[in-house]
Amino acid sequence: MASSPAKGSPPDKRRLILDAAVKVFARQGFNQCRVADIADEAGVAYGLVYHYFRSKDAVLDTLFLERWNIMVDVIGQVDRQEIAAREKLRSVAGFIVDSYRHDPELMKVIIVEVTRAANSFGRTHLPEIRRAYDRIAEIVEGGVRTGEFRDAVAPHFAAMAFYGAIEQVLTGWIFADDPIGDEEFDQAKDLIVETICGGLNG
Amino acid sequence: MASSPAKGSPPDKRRLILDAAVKVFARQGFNQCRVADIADEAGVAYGLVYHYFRSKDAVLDTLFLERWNIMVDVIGQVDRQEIAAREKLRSVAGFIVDSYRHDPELMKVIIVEVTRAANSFGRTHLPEIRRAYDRIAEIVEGGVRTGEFRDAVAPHFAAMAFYGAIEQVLTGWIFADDPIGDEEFDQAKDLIVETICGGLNG
Amino acid sequence: MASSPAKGSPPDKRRLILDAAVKVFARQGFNQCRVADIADEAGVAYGLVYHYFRSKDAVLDTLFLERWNIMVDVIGQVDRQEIAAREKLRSVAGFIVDSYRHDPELMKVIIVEVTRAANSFGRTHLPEIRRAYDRIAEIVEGGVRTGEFRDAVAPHFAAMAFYGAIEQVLTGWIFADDPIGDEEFDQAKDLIVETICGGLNG
Amino acid sequence: MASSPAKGSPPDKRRLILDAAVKVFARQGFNQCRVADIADEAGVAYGLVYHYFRSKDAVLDTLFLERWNIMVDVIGQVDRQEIAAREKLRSVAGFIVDSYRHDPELMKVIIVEVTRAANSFGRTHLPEIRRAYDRIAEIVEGGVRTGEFRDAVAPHFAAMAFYGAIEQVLTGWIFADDPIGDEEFDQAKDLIVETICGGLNG
DNA sequence: AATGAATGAGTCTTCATTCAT
DNA sequence: AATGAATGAAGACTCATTCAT
Repeated sequence: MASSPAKGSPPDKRRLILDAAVKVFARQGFNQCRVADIADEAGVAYGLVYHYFRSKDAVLDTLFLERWNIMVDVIGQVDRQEIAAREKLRSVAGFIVDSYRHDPELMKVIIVEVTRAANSFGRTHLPEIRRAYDRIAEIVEGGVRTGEFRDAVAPHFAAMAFYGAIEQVLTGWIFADDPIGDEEFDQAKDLIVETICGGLNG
Repeated sequence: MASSPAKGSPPDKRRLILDAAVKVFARQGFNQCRVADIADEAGVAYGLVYHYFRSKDAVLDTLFLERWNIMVDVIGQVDRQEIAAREKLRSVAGFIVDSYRHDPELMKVIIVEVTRAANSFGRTHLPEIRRAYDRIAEIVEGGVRTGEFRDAVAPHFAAMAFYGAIEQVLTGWIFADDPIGDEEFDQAKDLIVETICGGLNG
Repeated sequence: MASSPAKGSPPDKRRLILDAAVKVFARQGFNQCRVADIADEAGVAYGLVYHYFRSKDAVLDTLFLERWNIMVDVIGQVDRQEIAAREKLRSVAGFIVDSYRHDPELMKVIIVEVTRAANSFGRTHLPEIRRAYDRIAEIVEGGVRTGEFRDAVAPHFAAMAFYGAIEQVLTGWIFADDPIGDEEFDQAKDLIVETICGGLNG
Repeated sequence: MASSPAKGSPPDKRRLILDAAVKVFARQGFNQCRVADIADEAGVAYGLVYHYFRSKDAVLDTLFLERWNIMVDVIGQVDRQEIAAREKLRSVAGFIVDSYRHDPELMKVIIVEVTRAANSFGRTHLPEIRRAYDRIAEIVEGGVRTGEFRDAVAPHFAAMAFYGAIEQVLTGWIFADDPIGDEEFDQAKDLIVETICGGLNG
C-alpha cells in the first residue's frame, strides 16, 4: 500500500520508487526482480532509482528500516503503558497483524527478504532485528516480575515463541492464494495471544 | 554433516556434491553461491554437478526433499504412537531440534532458502511444506478429541504457533555467532513444548 | 594553478569551472572523473558546466587550446629573436619547463590526456600539436642554415628528439611522488639543451 | 601482429584473445573499446575473455608485461655485451624500433595506454617502467665510466632524453596516416643515436 | 563417469547529457 | 545565469548451462 502525498502536492519520486519497489519485491522477490522493474512500476526513468538510492540493496534497506524502526518504537511504547503484560502482547500482536493488513506487500518483503535472510539482509540488519526481540522479551520479563507470568519459561525464549508464532501466521498468509478476510486478521490476534499465554493445556 | 558411505566403498560423487552443496548454500546462501563453489567444495569437476543434477535448483530441491520427507514421515509415526498429545509434540520438537543439532547447515538451508522463500523454493515446495503443518495439526486435533487440549485454539492455528516457535528458535541459532551447546538444545525442546502447551500464564 | 580575476571583480564561473577541471582531470584522469566532480570542485551547480561548455570533451579542448596556442605563439616569437639557435631552444625548453612549474596540473593534463592520446584528443588536436613540432623544426632549420648546427640530423627529426626529451622529463615529474624543487627545474632546462645540442660524446 | 601457434596445433584461445585485444586497443583505444569488441575480433564468445582474464584491465596488463619484460631483459643483455656504450644505445634503439616495426599495434597500445597513462596503467606499472629507464641509465653510466661519454649530463637524465626521443619518434609514427617504410625505420635508429650521442652542435 | 573449456543472456551500475524551473 | 532532478544508453562483469573430449 503506497504512502500518499498530501493532496495537490507534487509527486515525490523517491516515495514513488520505494512504493514501487515494495510491489515488485513482493511480487517477484528481491533477487528475481530487476532494477528496471522497479523503475517501470514507478513510472520513472531507470537512472532515477540511482539518483535516490546508492544501490538496489539500499532500496530494500530503506524499506525495511522505515517500517522496522516504527515497530520497535511501538513495542517500546506499548511496554510503557500501564496495562497487563498479556494486554501488551495483545497490542504488539495486533500492531504486527495490522501492519500486514495495512501493507501486506511490505510485510512480505520484510519477512521473506530480511528477517530470515541469514546470508544477506538478515545478517546486515541483525542488530535492528534483535532489538525488536529484546523489547518483546522485556514485556515478558515485566509480566514475570509482576507475577502475571510464571517463570517456567525464560523471557527471551518466550519472546521468540511469541514472535515466531506471529511470523508463522503471517507466512501462512503470504503463501496463501486467497485474500485474507478481516475476521481472520482479528481472530489471529486473539489466537496468537491465547496460544502463547493460555497454552494448549489451558 | 555429510552422510558417509560404507567403509571401503567407492566415494559416491553424487553424495559428495550434495554434502558440499549444503556447506556452500549454508555459508553463502543459494543465490550468493556459484555452481563452481559447490564443485570446488566437493573436490569434483565443474561439469560433474550437471552430470548428476539437471540444474542448480535441482540440487537444492533434492537436499530439501530428502530431509523434509523424513520429517513428515517421523511426524506421522509419532502421531501413531499411543502417547499423550503433549508427548507427541515433545517428540516432534525433539526430532526437529536434533535434526538441527545433527546437521545445522542443512537445516539452515531448508529454513532460509525454502520454508520462507515465498517467491522461489517455498512456492515450489508448498505442498510438502503444508503436509508437515497438517500432520502437526492432526496431533493437536487428536489432543483436543481426547480432551487433553482445550478447543480454544484451532488445531491448524496451534500447529502454526508450534512450528513457528520452533523455527524461530532455530533461526536464532542460525544467526548466532557462537556454537550452541547440548544443554541448550535439550532445554529448547522442553521450553518449546512448555510454552505452547503450558502457556505463559501457567 | 587557477587564474585569478581582477580584485573585486565578480567570480567568473566559467573560469572557476576550467580551473576546477584542471585539478580534477589531473587528479583522476579525464576518463576516470565525472562531470559532477568538476562541478563539486568548482563549487557550482552540476548544470552550470553545461551552460558554459557543450560537453565534457569541450572542457578539455578549451583547456588544451588555451595553453597550447600560447606555447605555439611563444615558439614563433622566440624564433624571430636575433639569437643563436641553441639559445632559442634554451628559451623554448625554459618556457615549457616554466609552464610545468607554474601549473603542473594543466601540463599533466595536456601531456597525459592530449599529446599522447592517439585515439581521442591527440587525434582531434593533431594539427595544433604538429604546428608546435614544426615551429621547433624551423628553429633547428635556422641553426643548420647558419651553420650553427650540423646537417647530420634532419630538422624535423631533431625537433622530435628535443620535444620528446622535454616531455619525457615532464612525464618523470608527473609520475614523481615528491614535489620538484626549483633547482631541478632550472637544471632540467640546461640539461635538455646540453644533451640535445652537445650530445653525450661531447 | 599475432603470435602463431605451431602448425597443426589447436588454436590457443587465450592467445587469440590477447592478439585480438592488441588490434582493438590499438584501433579504438582501451577506453573506447568494449570487451565485446575483443571477443568479436577474436571470434570467441564474450564470456571466454573472462574465463582467461579477471578483467578488461588484466588483458592490457598481460599484454604490457609480456612485451615490456622482454624489453627490459634485452636492455640488460645489451649492457652485458663488450661493445661501446654508443653501440649499446644503438642496439636498444634498434630493438625498440624493431619492436614497433614487428608489431606496431602492440607498441602503440603500450605507449598510448600505459607508459604515459599517469592515472591508470602507467601508475600501476610504474616499477616496471622505471626498471627500463634505470637499465638505460646504467648503459650511460658505463659509458661515462669508460670515458666514452662526458659527464656533463647525468646518466639518469640522459636515459630520459634517449628514451623520450625514441618514444616521440614512435608517437609520430603512431599518429601518422601513412605506413612507415623500412628505410625510415632504419634511418630512425641511426638518427636517434646520432642526435643523442653526437648532438646537434657536432 | 568425469573434465573444464566455451557460451551468451542477464543485470547492476555509471554517467554524460537534457530539461524544467 | 543558475540549479539539480530526470533521462536512458552503454558496458563491465557474472554465472548457469552446454558441450566436446
